[in-house]
Amino acid sequence: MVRNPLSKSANKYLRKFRKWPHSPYKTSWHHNFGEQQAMLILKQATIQPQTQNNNNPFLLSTLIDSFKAYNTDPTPKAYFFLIKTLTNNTSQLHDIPHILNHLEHNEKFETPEVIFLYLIRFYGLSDRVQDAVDLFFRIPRFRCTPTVCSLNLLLSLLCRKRECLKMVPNILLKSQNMKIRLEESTFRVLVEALCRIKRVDYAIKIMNCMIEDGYGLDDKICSLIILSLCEQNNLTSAEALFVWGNMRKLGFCPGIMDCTNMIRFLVKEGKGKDALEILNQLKEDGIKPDIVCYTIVLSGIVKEGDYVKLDELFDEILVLGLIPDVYTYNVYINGLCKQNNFDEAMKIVVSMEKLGCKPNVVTYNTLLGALSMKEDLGKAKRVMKELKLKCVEPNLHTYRIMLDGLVGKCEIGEACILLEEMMEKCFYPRSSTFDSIILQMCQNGLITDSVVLMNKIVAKSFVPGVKVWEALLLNLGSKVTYSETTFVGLLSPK
DNA sequence: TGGCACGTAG
Repeated sequence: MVRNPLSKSANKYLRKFRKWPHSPYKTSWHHNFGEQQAMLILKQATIQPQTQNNNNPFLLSTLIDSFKAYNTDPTPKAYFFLIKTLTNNTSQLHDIPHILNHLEHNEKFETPEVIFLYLIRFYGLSDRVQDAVDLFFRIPRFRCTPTVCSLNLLLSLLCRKRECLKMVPNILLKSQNMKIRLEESTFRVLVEALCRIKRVDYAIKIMNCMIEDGYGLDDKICSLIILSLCEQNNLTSAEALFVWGNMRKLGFCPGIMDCTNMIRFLVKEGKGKDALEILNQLKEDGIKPDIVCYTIVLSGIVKEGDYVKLDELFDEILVLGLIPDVYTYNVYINGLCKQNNFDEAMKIVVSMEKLGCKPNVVTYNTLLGALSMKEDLGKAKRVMKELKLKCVEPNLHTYRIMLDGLVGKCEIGEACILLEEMMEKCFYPRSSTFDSIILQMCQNGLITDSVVLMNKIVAKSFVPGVKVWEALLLNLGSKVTYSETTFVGLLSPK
């Protein structure tokens, strides 16, 4: 339709139909210019020494006056700038209520919610939770309709502190009156808070409420509950599996991390077969488990001593094309060692190297531990040599395993050499091992050497056990071969 | 991406 240019509906703002021309002060360009100039004055005022004017804080007066000077109304942007400036200067914080009062009573515009989000966060993080709550309830008085963003922010701030949690139910109830519609994100905030304070039982109740109220099942909430559940110490594997099963019935599709968390928990609880079941569920859901998942399950199977399953599962890893890492090999080697199949374990070590997976100190500790149990000290010494040849750095466990092996076989001379090496690296033996060393030295008449050793270890702030003192005192009665001062020094360790 | 291995007394 072609509009008659002279009809009443013609656009009277077009220049040719306008009765009177716009005042040059009313153009958009001029308005923007005025606003920019007013903002410039305001910004300059923030870096000037300040004085009070008309009972208003200096910056508020500057804001009002500068916009007035340019015949423009103050903008939300200007107020936001002012509030940000005040929050960045602790000496001006007391001015914020004035600004808010002025904004509430003297302005007409709809205040953007972002200003309240900023201030609520500021109050919450400055331990002024009540101010944050009060401001949240006051938002409608600023001609602003609060959304779930403000509610979620306030809830998350309250949930940071255990003592503020009791305020949450009241806020939720009142937010209904403010016409704020709860969203999945709100429930997530609450579930996160409950999980953080280890009340997973309540978190599960919240999740159930969500579903009853017709909200969709939120995968993130489920994952969080599973993770928190698995971190609990007082939960049985049956209870965890019950929650897991219910979530799956409700339509939760666990991801690889959810399964890994669950598997880790079950293995820790000694439920290797249940862990394997979770792994199989993952496969049935069409997700290929990764090597970490398999490794944890393998370790559970080794714990249960199901070595047939161990071999099956290790083969499955290879069939699936997954590449075992040093963790996987270490678990498998541990399984072989537990079966006393030391030769096969060594073969795996050799093949690891060929496949470019370098055995590490844990690999060697596993072998050494197995040999130590078998009291095969000869082989243990060879493994220790190989470890050093391969430039693998022994750790505390390596030394303790080896030292226990030597002491167990009464090879006290070598034990002392190894102990010296340990002490140089600030590693110390188990108290019982040290007791045995001193006792054996005393039995072999090496009283002076044992005192020297005692001196060295005491100088390193290691406190020997009671048995050691007993042994020394008993031997001192008959064989005093060192000065009294040494003895006194020894009995009063630093 | 992360998450996985040895050991363990008090």
